[in-house]
Amino acid sequence: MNEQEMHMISDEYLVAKAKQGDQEAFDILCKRYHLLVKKSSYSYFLQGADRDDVWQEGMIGLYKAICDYQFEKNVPFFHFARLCITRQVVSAVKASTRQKHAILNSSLSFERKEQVDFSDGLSLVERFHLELDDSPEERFVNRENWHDFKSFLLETLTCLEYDVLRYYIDGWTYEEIANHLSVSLKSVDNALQRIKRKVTKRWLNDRGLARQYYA
DNA sequence: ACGGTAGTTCTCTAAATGTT
DNA sequence: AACATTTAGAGAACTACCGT
Repeated sequence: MNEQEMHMISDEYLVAKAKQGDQEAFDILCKRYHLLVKKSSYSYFLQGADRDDVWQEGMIGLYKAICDYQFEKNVPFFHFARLCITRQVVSAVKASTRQKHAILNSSLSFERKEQVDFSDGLSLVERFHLELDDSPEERFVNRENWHDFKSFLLETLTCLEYDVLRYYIDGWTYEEIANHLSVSLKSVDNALQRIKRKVTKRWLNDRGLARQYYA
């Protein structure tokens, strides 16, 4: 499919195809909504976390929007996606402020100029946009990261773990997940601990730290 | 504001079971 | 046998709520 053909296809049509498992439609939507995700996610900053971590939250929001979009409600997909992306990023920032997640603490908005003291008066977000400004290479790398991570989850997690993760990300409690999946609360607990271990291992591997960490 | 309490979540560990 | 997956217990950490 060439660039021109791609632009002529409606979001709603692509969502329908993506829901049916069409990878190309999914890729096109990712490409089309990349900027929106970037705008939404880069408005926030999680200290101690990569810039990509927040961006990834935004992409999770987009993924949820594709999965949950209901055609019969006649709401344009764009509006629904924007809502899902923003909600996902805000939830992540809120979660990061919990003392329990100390490593991700101290989130602050990039928009507020008074939180930093730059002589040129630019806010953090404006500064970031200047620094990042959407190079094609960066777009490509980010998209690859997202697909890599999604593949990693599908390949590495068991069915139970994958289901638990999906509901956990949606904000369900252990008890709700356990009831919904007809497993014990402890099974949900254990599944989440395994998921965290696997994701941590992957994270360390990606950064070449696994050997030191597990030594 | 502070301390107590209950419920939830996290961490570590050991053991049982299934698969290769 | 080795490894992966799952289950379970115990205790710590955290959050929200309530009474003082």
